[in-house]
Amino acid sequence: MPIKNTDAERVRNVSFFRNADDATFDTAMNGAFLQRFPANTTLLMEGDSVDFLYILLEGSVELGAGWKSKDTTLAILRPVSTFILAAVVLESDALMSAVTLERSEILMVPGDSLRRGMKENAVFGFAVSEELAGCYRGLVRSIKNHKLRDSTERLANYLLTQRARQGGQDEIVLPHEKRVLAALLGMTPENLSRAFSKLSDKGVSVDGARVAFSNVTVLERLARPSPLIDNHYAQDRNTLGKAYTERQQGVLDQS
Amino acid sequence: MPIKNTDAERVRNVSFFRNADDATFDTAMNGAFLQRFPANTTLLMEGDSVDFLYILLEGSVELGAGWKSKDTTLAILRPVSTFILAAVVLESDALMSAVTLERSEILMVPGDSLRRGMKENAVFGFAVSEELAGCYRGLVRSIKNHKLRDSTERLANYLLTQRARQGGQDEIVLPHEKRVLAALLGMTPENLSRAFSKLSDKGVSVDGARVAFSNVTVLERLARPSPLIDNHYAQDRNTLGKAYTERQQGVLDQS
DNA sequence: TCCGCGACTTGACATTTATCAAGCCTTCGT
DNA sequence: ACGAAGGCTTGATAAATGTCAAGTCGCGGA
Repeated sequence: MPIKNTDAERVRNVSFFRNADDATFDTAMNGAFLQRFPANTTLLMEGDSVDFLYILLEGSVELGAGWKSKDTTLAILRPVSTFILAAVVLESDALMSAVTLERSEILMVPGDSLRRGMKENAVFGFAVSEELAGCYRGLVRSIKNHKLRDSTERLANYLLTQRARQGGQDEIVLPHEKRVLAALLGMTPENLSRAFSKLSDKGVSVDGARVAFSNVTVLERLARPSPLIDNHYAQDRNTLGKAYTERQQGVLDQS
Repeated sequence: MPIKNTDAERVRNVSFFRNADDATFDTAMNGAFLQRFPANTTLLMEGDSVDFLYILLEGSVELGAGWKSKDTTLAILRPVSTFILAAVVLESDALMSAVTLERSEILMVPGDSLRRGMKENAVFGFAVSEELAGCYRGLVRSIKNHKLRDSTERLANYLLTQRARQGGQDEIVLPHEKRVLAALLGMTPENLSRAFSKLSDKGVSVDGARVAFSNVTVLERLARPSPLIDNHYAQDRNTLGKAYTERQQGVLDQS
């Protein structure tokens, strides 16, 4: 399906395309097309060769990986996010699999075109580097989150981050099923349940997808959020996706 | 200290400088200087603003991070590796601290110069993007290693990787103290000792820094090394550092 | 409406990992 | 040579996390 004007507009406002001139935009987007996928569709498996840059415009996508019958979720992306950019730049294979969590709308940009745009226009290339650097830093944060915090601390920080993104009120709505959240936080669903009950001490009460806070101060004392790990103020995107926001919203958090 | 010709030669052969033309090289290296540091010197602490790109020419450097009285090692770098490139591209703060493990020789390139070089020469900028993409993929591998494997499996794979790098013989020498190795593998020194004894079943015997293998097949059956996680064939650099090698030695492992 | 499936929770238990303490051994400096 | 310090190992114990099983709840389809 060809790209409609409204889509082109949306993409232009995004990521490294924002400041590109028209000629570079046309070069980098040459052959790009928009595609819709139903929920639970595998877009890419680990090891697949990567021919397109993916730009998620609607819906959500889980990036994951497996080994020896184990699986883990590395990130959950929300619009607008790019993914597998690194593999595209290196003309390499995917290290992660990508699966839609809901019906999603994805712009697929031929890797050749993107690389040509980068090589022809240094300013555009620099913008892609910024995106890559932001993604890198998102991963560094993710590793720190996992190696330095136990599961309850990760949950507490996740909740505080969500609270900030949802406007700082005393009640939030979890954006994912709890089993998906558990996978994202690197634990089992059973463990997530227990982590939630540990947090009832800290004024956290759960009712389905609704989570209420009665004492944020004491929760923060446990969570100890840090600008060197967490990305408050970022939109509803996690880890890898955050990276992009990190740059875009640099006013608040120049990461 | 100004850059001597021999150093310039060494740097030119490295990383994204390899294919740069002279003018771009001069621009990107403008104001660069070489510095020697003794062992255990803190080059950078988390949160510090980053003014220079670091290029390790001699010695070794540990990248780490801390939170709430805990500390973790994210990578150990060996020559020739760049570090904190992402922070330089984004003109941002360091997310990791950097400490020399031994007496080290480091080339410090002003961030301004590097960024100018990238913005003036698209081909050079693309090479930096490739470096960044490689670093990103190194981190993805690292996360997968930690989330999908237990500590014994991580050790087993580490040993097999070292064996491959050291020529595939039946005996290797550990390149770091065991306590450093434990930190790198994300466990306590006590746990590392126990992991080694678990591997004696699999034909692994340890004598100080020397490790001998009597049955690689059975060790591989436990370790199950994967090109989607491990980077065999890479030089003696871990995670983040590997990323660079990944591209440079792309013939064997185009990752 | 009723049924059944799937998400979620809870408890009992197993496994993995960390912590604390003690002791051995090597290294290095006096 | 001696002694102190640090790296390494081992055992005992505790904490964190995963696994298995059962049971509740709510929602959607027949």
